[in-house]
Order: sequence, then C-alpha cells, then structure tokens
Amino acid sequence: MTQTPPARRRPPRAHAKGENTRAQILDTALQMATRTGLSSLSLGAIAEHTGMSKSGVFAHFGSYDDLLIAVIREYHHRFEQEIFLPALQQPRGLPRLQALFDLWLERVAREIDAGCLYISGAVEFDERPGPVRDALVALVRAWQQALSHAIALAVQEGHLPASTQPGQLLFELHALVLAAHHKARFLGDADAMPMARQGFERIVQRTLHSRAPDSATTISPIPMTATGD
Amino acid sequence: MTQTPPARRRPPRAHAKGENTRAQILDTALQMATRTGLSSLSLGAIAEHTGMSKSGVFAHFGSYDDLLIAVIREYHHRFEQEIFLPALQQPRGLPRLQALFDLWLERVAREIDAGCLYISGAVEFDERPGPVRDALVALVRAWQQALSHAIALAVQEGHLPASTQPGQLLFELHALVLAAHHKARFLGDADAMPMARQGFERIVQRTLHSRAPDSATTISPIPMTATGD
Amino acid sequence: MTQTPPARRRPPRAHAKGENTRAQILDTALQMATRTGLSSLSLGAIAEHTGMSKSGVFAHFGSYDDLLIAVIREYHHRFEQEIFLPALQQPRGLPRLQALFDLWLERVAREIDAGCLYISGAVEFDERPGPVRDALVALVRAWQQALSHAIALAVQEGHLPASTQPGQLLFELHALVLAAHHKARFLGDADAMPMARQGFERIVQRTLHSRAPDSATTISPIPMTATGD
Amino acid sequence: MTQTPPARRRPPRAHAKGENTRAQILDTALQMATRTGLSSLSLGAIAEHTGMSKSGVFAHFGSYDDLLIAVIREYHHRFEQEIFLPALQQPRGLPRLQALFDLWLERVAREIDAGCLYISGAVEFDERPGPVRDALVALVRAWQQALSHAIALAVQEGHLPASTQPGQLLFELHALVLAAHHKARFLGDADAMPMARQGFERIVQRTLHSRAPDSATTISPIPMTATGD
DNA sequence: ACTCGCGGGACCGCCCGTTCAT
DNA sequence: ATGAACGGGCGGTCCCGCGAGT
Repeated sequence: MTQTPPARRRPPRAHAKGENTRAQILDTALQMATRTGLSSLSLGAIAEHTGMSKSGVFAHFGSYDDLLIAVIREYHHRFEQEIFLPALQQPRGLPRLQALFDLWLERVAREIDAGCLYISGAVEFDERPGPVRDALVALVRAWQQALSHAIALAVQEGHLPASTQPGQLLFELHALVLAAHHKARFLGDADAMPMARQGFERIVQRTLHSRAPDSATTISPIPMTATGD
Repeated sequence: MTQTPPARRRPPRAHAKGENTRAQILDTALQMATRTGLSSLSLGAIAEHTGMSKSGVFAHFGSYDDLLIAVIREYHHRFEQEIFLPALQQPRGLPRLQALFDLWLERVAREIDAGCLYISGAVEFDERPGPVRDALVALVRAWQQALSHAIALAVQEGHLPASTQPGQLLFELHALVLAAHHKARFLGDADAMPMARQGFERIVQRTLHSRAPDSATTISPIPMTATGD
Repeated sequence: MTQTPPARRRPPRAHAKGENTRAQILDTALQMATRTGLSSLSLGAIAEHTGMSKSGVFAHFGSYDDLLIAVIREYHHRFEQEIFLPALQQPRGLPRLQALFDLWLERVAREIDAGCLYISGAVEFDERPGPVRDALVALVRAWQQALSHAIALAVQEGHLPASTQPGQLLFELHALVLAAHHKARFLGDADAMPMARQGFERIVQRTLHSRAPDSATTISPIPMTATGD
Repeated sequence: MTQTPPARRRPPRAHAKGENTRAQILDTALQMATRTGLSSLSLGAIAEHTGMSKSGVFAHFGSYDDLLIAVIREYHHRFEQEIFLPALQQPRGLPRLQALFDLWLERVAREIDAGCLYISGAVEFDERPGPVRDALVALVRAWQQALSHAIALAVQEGHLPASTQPGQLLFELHALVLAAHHKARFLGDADAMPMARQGFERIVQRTLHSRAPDSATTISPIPMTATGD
C-alpha cells in the first residue's frame, strides 16, 4: 500500500490556485468514474460538471491518459484514507482483516456514489495495455499486498492456523468482493453484501477448523496494541 | 439455459448467403468482444476486421444495440455448446457441477480469444441501462439458474448435505470465477486457475463438513445414467 | 395542359402486375410528397410505406430522379382529373375561370393529404437544375397555359374587357394561390382561402370596371355548350 | 421588426476572433441558403465552402438546428438593414409602402446571391415542425407586421381610403412577391418584376376606387417629415 | 502561471441512392 | 421483385493542440 512516484510530465506544482482547481477536477471526475465507470469520463463531460472549459480541464493534465491515471491515484488515496487507515485501528490479526474486508465490501456495494474503481477499472482495462492499465495494476497490487500482510499478521497472531496459504486466502476474499460487486451492481440483487459476509465467515471457519478444530468459533477481540503494520 | 426472446425488427432470414455473412460478422465481432470488451465493438472496426463496408455490416442488424444483443446471444449459444452441454455428459451431482465449473473456468482464463462476456459485459453495462444490458442480465441469470440447478441436483443425489444453502454456494462459486478472470486477465498472474480450483474444493469440503461432517469426504463417481437435466 | 412524352429509360410496359405495383408505388409516393414535400421522398421511406423492398421500389424506376419525375407526372395527371376536367363542365368564360381557380385553391389549402406539388416543388427545385426541375417546369407551364386559355376565353366571351392583359391577370391569380398556400400551410392561418377568393373577386371587379364599368357586376351563368377547350 | 429571442446554449461571446469566424460562417451559409435553399445547408458543405473542418464549424453553434436558426436570424438582420431601414427614409404613407414593396421585390428576383429565405424557407419547413420553423415563422410574422404597419400609416395619411382592409391588402401584396419569386426563380421568366410592380399599382388603384372613387388617382408625393415609424 | 477560445482530424451510428445476382 | 453489399454523406462527439488573455 505504498505510493507510486508522482506525476510524470507536469512540473512540480507550486501555485495554490491551480492546485485547488486540479483537486476539484479530480474530485468531480472521481465521482463520475465511480458512478458510471472510467470509460464514461470524457473531457467534455468533466468540463461540464465542473463548469470549466474543456481545455481548462485538459491543461491540468498532460493528456487524457494522465487524467485517468490521476483519477486512479486519487481513488487510491481515498481508499487508503477510508478503508486502509481505519482498519489499522483494529487490533492486528483477524479483527483487522475483517475490518479491511468489511470496509471494502461496504464501499463496493454502496448505492450512490459507489462502485469500486479497482473492480470496474480492472475489466475495462484488462485488455487495453498502456500506462493507465499499468497504474491501475500497480495500485491494485498494492492493495492486495496490504491484504496479504493483514493475513500474514493474522497467522502470526495465531488467529489463523500456520498452515494457511495466504495467497489462496487472499484470492478467495477478493473473489467474494468481486462477486458482491457483480451481484449488487449488475444483477441488482439486494442480498449481495450478506452473502459476501457469510462467505467470509465460512472461509475463516474452514481455515480455523482445518487444523485447529478445537479453538473458539466466535472470534474474540484480541487485546493487543497493534496500530502500526 | 434456453432463452431466445424474439428479434425486434428484422424479418426471419431465409437466404443462405446473408445468413453466412451475418454469422461471419458475429463470429468476428465475438472474437473482438471477448478480447477487448463489448465497448470496443464499433461498426467501423467490425467492418475493417471482416473486410466489409460499414453499411454492409450495419444492414444485417437494425441498429448498433441490436448488433450488441446479437453478439451477446451468440456468446450465449456458444457457451451452451461448449460448457453447458458437455457438462451434461457428466453424471448428475457433484461431478456435473465440477464439470460446469471447470469448463467455465477454463474458458475464462484462456489466453487468446477468451475473456468471458458475462463477466466483462457485466461491468461495462452495470451502469448503462437499456436493452443491451437487459439481454445480458437475462442470459447471465439463465446461466446462474443452470448452476443452481446443478447444485440442487448435487444435494438431491446426496453429494452435498441437505443443509446446503444453494444460493450461497452459487455465490461463492461465481466469486471464484470472477476472481480467476481478474487475476488472469487483469493482473496477468499464471496461477489463477489452480487457485480457483482449489477454492472450489475448499468450498465443497466446507459444505460437506459444515453440518454433515460424517459423510464421505472423497466423492465417489456416481453410477447413474443422468444425461438430461 | 398537354401531356409530355413518356418515360425515358424503361422499356414499354406490358406486364399488368408490374403496372399495378408501379401505380401503387406512385400512389403512396404521391401521398407522401403532397404531405411532406418532394424532398422527403426517399426510397427507404417509400419502401416502408408500400411494404416492399427498397430495390423493389427502385427497380420500377431507373433512378431516383426518374421516380420523382414519375411522381410529378402522376400529380399532373390527377390534377387534370380533379381540377381541369371538372372545371371544363362550367361554361366557358368567367365561370370556368372561377372554377379553375376555386378548385385549385381548395386543393392547395386542404388540411390533410394536401399541399400543391406545383408550389412546393417550385421552391424545392428552383435552384436545382436537372431533369426533375425540367419536368416540373414543363407541367407548371402546361397548367399556366390552361389558365391563360381560360382567361382568353373569358375575354372572348366578353366577361372580361378586351383590354385585359392575360399574362398579368394570370400572374395575379397565380399569386393569390401561392399566398394562400403560404398563409395556410406555413403560417397556419385559417383565413387564407377566403382572402384568396376575395382577391379573385377584387381582381375581376377591377378588370371589369376598368374599361366596362357599365356591364353586369354579378356574373350570369352563360348558356353555352363549351365542353372542349 | 425588432425581435431577438435569447440564444439557447452559447454563452455571450467576447473574443473577436471567434466572432469573426462565426460571422464568416454565417455569411457563407447565408449565401448558400439563398442560392440553393436552407435544406442544402450541411455542416460538411459549409465547412468546405469556408475552408474549415466540420467540427470547427459545428463548434460555433450548439447544433445543426441552432445553426439554421442563426442563419435565419442573420437573414432577418440583413433584411432589416437593406429593406426595412432604407424604406423608412421614405415619407410615411404610400411612398414608404411602395418602397418596402419595391426593395423586397428587388431582393427576391435578384439574379445572383438572392432568393428570399422567407419564401423558400416557408415551403421547406411548412411541414417540418420544430424550433427552426418556429424561428422562421416568428420572423416572417415580424416582417408582415411591419408591412401591416406601413399600410395602416398609409390609411392614416389619407393615401388609402379608410375602408381599406389592411389584412387583405397585405395578403395581396405578399402574393405578388411570392409570384415574382416563383416566376423569376423557378420559371426563369424575365418579366416577373414588372408584373409584380404593375400588380402593386393595380391593387392600389383598386383599393382607391373601391369605396372612394372620387379621390385623386395619381399619388402626390407627400411633403411630410415622417422618418420614424 | 493558469485558463480559455478556437480549431482540427478521426471516428461515431446511421441513412442515402445504387448495383448485382438470384 | 428481392436481399446483399457498397461508397458516400449525414449530424455529432471525441481528444487534443495552438495562441492569446489575465
């Protein structure tokens, strides 16, 4: 969950006004992207929503691709603020992992202003190589790394058995979120989130039972400091 | 798994030449769509790939939306031929369910001429209401119905405990395929398919042990005729 | 009001079926043209209205222009049947002239299925030289010739003074009809026809008074055979 | 005769360059429209005539309809400058009415760069409802209002008898111009203008004699200031 | 330094009249 | 009399640069 290098073409920003405008553009664009997908972002549409001119929008980013990348980075930043950091408040181990999962899930299936860019973007760009896709992949990988780390900590804490395959578990948790996204946003079914949550519990139960069938079924809150990673 | 809502404008086709051309257009378009997404389909691009003129392509479908719908239906048809029907050869119960899952999975993660339209289309159209989305939703639902049926048969055959929650199981299986699609096509990881398969096994184990821990762990091949559904 | 030479490209027609179809096409096309103008005629639209295929429509006329010309000729034919011939029933002189004027006027301002092709076509083709315009001009001239002849007869009969300038009178009568067309169809005013009729009366009164102020003001029906021209 | 409904989309223009280009586009488009009709205006054709790109032309008007409306308004503006305002220089009453008629007539039958949009547009849009037609109707009505006003002034000045029916007179004058347009531009006859002028005189005579046969036949130039309306 | 007006070139879905073989 | 296919044109939108205003 570390940050990738700064913008590629633009000189280092100094003037506050331009910064603010750029931030406002990104905010608007991000809202549009999470609602109707990255592919619905056009300079004209952003300009209309922001009340600026197309070229005014364009000037803040060297190209359309760079704008997309900036939007993705902005999403990543907010994702960190709203999902990753809050989850760090939870004690390390299963509670934190569960928090990461729940917060993500909540974001995915939220009704308005939602849609996870990591998910919709993945499909939109899965066969369109280029810098945008590269940026997206990098950030998704960072997020998966963070999840992996949380899993490792849970093993380390003894909440999950030592035999746990972290990659497999990550894969399965990710799968649940993807499915929730699909079921909620595409099919329009209302029970996507409880199903994903139940899936999480079932996975954890299964993991616990596979090698440690005698431990407690309900996860007790673990009284450890555990704020850093 | 059979569903063919009536065409909207075109009269029933009779002449063989036009049929062939139309089939060839659909074939080309389907290849393009599975490789780079439905949104990459344009009349001009299809015309170029087929060596026809734009208007020649257009004339076979009353509108662009109708073309998309035809592509989706064609995908559905092939999906039936290559995944659903072959799986029916397996004895009903877990073997057939596994076959459905495996064949689907294989299609999803194939390297060239692949990508599952049910998955990519879902994201591309999850915020674009209209007849195209409706057609897509209908076919995805049909496919999920087929999977549900297979699960129910597995319960009926005693391969899965009576306490099985079919909806939850379907959700989790679907999740694995979505994740495999994501991991293979977007992230480019090679181990997507084994992970999905292992996920399948873990889910089945979980289901078996959840309420009926005493039944057989290994699935014996079931000696029933069971070719129909 | 004499007929111009037959079609230009098609071989002499023999088969009755083809004749009937062609007549039906012309009928449909003529309705469309009088309602929405010659420029709204397209092969596709005609095909749809007739239930035929585009090429089926096309095949009956060597080209689009020939179709237009055929439509214009068909209009001319009906114009003769519905306006010219009935007016010939009136005794020659002012009564017949008035009948020509009234019948024409009625056709021009009729609410549905109306619009005089001689008028709308004149504007649509006034700067588009070619065979269509030539045909249109020829038929309009024929009609004006007929009007001129009626005027001459009225002078000859003594209903109009010998000093009458036939060309000028024709011009002014034509003007009234054009104005009625404009006022009724474009401006949508309901009083177009009475104004045109009053204009007719005023012109005739003026003509009568200019040199023969002593003759009868009301036109007495003239008891002559007068069926031919 | 002044009427400028608010523009529909574009912000108020400030930069001179764009204004100039827009004016040049309108000028070119207006020439094309007066020569070959409003329906001959297409973005591509205008672009070609102006040496610009289609999108360059398009960008100056929010839509094709807005372009047409702008062309019509431009015509209206020039009409005011070249016909209405000069006629105001004539003393009110018959001289001014005659001037309005003559100047209009001259414009209608001019050989190159001519054709009256109020006339050709009326036929082209008489069956095509929409904003373009609405704009055209509004401006034609404004012009007719101006003519009506001039007629009323002529009555007021005693040049025409009090019994004059202004609507009828307007109708007949309009008729003459329509007929001149038809005769000159469609039939290609050279004597359209003199006929229209003679028609004007005959109408005036008719009006004078209809109820006030005792007044002066020849119109004496009226020695009044009367420049405003 | 920032923002904008303006214009371009490519492409979009769609419809046109036309040809050709059947 | 038809269906297939074509080439060209339609109005409209896209992303993108240039030059000038502030």
